[in-house]
Amino acid sequence: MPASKESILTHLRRQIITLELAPGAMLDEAALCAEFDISRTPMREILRRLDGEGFVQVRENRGVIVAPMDLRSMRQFFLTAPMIYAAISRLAAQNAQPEQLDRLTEIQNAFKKAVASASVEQMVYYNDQFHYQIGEMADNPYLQPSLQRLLIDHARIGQTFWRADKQASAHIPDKIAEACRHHDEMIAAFAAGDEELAVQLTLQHWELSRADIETYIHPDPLALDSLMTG
Amino acid sequence: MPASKESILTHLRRQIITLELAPGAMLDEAALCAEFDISRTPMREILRRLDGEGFVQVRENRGVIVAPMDLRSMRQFFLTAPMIYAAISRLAAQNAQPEQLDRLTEIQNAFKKAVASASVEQMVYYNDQFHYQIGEMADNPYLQPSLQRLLIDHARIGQTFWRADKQASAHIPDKIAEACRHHDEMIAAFAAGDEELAVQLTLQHWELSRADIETYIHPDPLALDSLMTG
DNA sequence: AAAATACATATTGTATACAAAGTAAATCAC
DNA sequence: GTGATTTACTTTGTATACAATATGTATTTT
Repeated sequence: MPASKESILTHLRRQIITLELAPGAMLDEAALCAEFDISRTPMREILRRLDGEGFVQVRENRGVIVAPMDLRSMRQFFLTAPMIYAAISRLAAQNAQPEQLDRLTEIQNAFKKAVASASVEQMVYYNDQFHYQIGEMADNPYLQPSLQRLLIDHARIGQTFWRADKQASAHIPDKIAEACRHHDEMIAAFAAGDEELAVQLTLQHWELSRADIETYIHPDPLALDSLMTG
Repeated sequence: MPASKESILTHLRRQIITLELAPGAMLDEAALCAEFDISRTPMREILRRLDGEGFVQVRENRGVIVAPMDLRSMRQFFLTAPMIYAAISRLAAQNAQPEQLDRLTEIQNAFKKAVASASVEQMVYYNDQFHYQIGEMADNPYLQPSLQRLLIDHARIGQTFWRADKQASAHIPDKIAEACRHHDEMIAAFAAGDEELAVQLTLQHWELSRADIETYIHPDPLALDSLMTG
């Protein structure tokens, strides 16, 4: 039985978000058709749609690759993310519907389970879903596409955030616990319609992530040195 | 001879931007295939791509329509546009390349020609191209998709801006002349790398457009009254 | 006459065959 | 041996036939 297009889309998005499919990796159309038991026409449609969403790049006559992550756009990422995240959060606090908040809580529960079981892939995925859902609540068709693109790269760049320090202690790392707490507080702020609090929490949440990512981008010279000699 | 996919994309984008294709209008796949002399497969690909860019909506099993313009998202438009435009302008001033500035000047020349010949469609089109090119110069893959969506609706909502007062005087309406002047000054600001000036001009430019659009959205009661009795 | 069902028709989605373009390998020239 | 050119092969793009879904019309039922 062939998989539904929607499920294939979800599957591929997840693989890209979690780095199961590496940035820049070639996607073999024929192989994907075989894997999901559909013909080329609908598979090509799926790939073009993923292109439109920023997950892959379709290159004329030269196949499809997973969206690459060049350091050139890294600067733009750090510049843009807090602005869009803050704007989205403010709108989410203004416009959140009860069912949407329920859904957000569901996702947060799944996220907590992932944290408890120390599953990096699940943490990455449900964290992404959490922020995507905030985008849904903001209900702004103009900002949503930018948010989606930021989330794709945030999930991929921030991979180390969830992975780090696993061996350092048996319990949950502090920064992950803090991120989780942020989520809970954000849900409360959205539910209360407290714009200012929502924005403030969002920026704190971003700062936590940003600081972590930057230690990997600007590692201290000693660590860099060891890479070169090793 | 069949038209190239790229030229068909450009053609349809232009028709949508200029309201030649009305918001919500059904797009007949077969008719488009006949018009451009290509088969359904590439035409469907074109339509999905336009969907990804926000020009149309592909509805499962129920055909393709030109992206509707609901008043619901109007509020979001006014909220979002100045933020994104300002951010894009700042980045354009930071990152503009000489060839990109040349292209922007070319577009502005075409725009001036449109103004001189009082061609509303051309004004709408080249004004859109002008702002799209600023997006190119900003070189921010995260903001670009939001900018594009704003520009689609800005071109369509702002249609009246270019059309108004044609009969009032033989010469170019003041507001159009002012918008044109803004463009020139913005080019200079980008070329000089003057971020602050670029942002300031962009917000002035937005305000000119905003004020005009709002008079059509909030017409004075008398005018509304005449509509109801007439 | 109104509502509901069934049928016919039109439109959309999928599979597949064919054409075109790109890629890699082998041959040839120098 | 290196570089260019041709050839075979692989991959991508397009056309078209077929299947599934939706839509509109007629017929039936109440």
